[in-house]
Amino acid sequence: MESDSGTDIPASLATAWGLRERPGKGPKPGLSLERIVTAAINVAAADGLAAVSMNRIAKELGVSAMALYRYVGAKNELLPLMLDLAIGGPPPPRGADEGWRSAMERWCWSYLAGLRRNSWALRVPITDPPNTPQQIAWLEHGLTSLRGTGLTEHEKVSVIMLLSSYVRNTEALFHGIAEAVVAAGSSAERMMSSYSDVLRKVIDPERFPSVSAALGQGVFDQPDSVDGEFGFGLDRVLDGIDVLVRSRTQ
Amino acid sequence: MESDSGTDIPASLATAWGLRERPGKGPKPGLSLERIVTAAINVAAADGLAAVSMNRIAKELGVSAMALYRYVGAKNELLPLMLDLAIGGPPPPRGADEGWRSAMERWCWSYLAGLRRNSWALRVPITDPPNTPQQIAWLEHGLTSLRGTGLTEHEKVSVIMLLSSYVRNTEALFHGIAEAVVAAGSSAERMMSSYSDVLRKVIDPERFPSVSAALGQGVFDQPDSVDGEFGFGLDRVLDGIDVLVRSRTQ
DNA sequence: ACTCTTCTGCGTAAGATATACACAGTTCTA
DNA sequence: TAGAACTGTGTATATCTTACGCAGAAGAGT
Repeated sequence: MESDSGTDIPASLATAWGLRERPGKGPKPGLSLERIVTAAINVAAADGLAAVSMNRIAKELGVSAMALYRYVGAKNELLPLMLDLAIGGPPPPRGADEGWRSAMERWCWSYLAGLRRNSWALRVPITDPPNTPQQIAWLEHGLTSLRGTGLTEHEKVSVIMLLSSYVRNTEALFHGIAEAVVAAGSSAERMMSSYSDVLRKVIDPERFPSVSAALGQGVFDQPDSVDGEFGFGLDRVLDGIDVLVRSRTQ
Repeated sequence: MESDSGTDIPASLATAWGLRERPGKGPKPGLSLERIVTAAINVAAADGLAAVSMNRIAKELGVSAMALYRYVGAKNELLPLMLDLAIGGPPPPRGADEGWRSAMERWCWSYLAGLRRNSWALRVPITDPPNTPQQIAWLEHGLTSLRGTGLTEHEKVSVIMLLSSYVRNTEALFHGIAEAVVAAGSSAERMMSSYSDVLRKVIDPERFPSVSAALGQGVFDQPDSVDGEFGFGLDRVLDGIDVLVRSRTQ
């Protein structure tokens, strides 16, 4: 049973939203959910997401592992909160007359910057739709930016999901390649990324002529400008949205 | 040290590509990588991705856990191979005169169908760019479908990545919501999904007016037609690609 | 045929993991 | 002042991946 009526909210999520006030009955809490999440983020930043264990977090905080369970129902509840705190909120809105496209473009680049600052975040599996305070803030920012587009609320949400998935997936791909290059020991010296090496070794031009051709053009080698690639794809997506918006505002 | 010269390929990946012939020296292998991966897929399909452990797979095959390590370097190597085998290859190509848009649309729907048949696949974290035989086959199919578009190879790859990330993320989101509804016990009876219930409980209309408005319109309740939503977003993305293609072919 | 090499599968065991449960100490409330 | 509620901790369990070494199987070379 939960305290509130109706649907159960995970305890730590309720805490993140500022509900679930802790009545000052027992001894003063030496910890807080935020300190725990911060410690978890530090571990992830230092040694990767795989190093984030309850024991490790507890060690970081100088407490026992079980102490954490007074604040977190399970380890899985921790991961979304880590994302929430590390990525932070959306950029401040510019004037209300900023066009939707410019606003959403800034939205995407800010999100990208947040992911780059916390590359472990790319490894957090997304299991739930946006839940946490900052995620909702991003959603709010997006919906507001799309105010003048004439899209339905449904469509606005779809557009935001589309963009955020583009940002996340694209960065995940770039990061994966970059990591493979580093892991291969070649610190940007060798032209061939280890990835395209593998492809070259493995791919039969008879069976995969198109991939082979692309490979021959060096497509899978280290991209010249990651930002350029990102912006290019982003423009495509925004173009597609623009087609819809124009059909609604005309 | 590896057998081949140059870059190291993970052992099981090499096996998946048919390299790494096992010289018939020792006793005949009672297992094969494919049987192991199949068993792992069965476990995932039956009890979810979290139930996939080396012990469990071994039990399924009637061998000891350590036997698996003769075929797989580590458990992590198993996950991409599971994806590869379960999702399978792209749909057969239609005539060479099929337009790129129709071809890529089929591509996306086929990929979606593959993900729906294996919803555990949505939980497999993607760490590497496409590696495995079937993934390359999907890439090949996409590149071939985009043959007549006048895009550069670079751009074609970007387009394919964009579409595949759209499909995967969108389905992941839908699946997450659907699962939350099931977990809440309401088997499609209750109109409100447990997700929008949570939002309603948690969101302050002052701080998040746009989200609140969308919420009021029932945007976050169970979507009427998941396929409709999916197709709608897909059309937007394809529209954006179309803008680029037109600018190149004109 | 005999030995050597190489490979298979297995048993054991080490180290880490999440977390249930009971307990002692602390602080507010009645 | 008694009781309730909450805190952090220690212990214990079940489960996980995987390193290591061993016995036996099968081909290679003599």
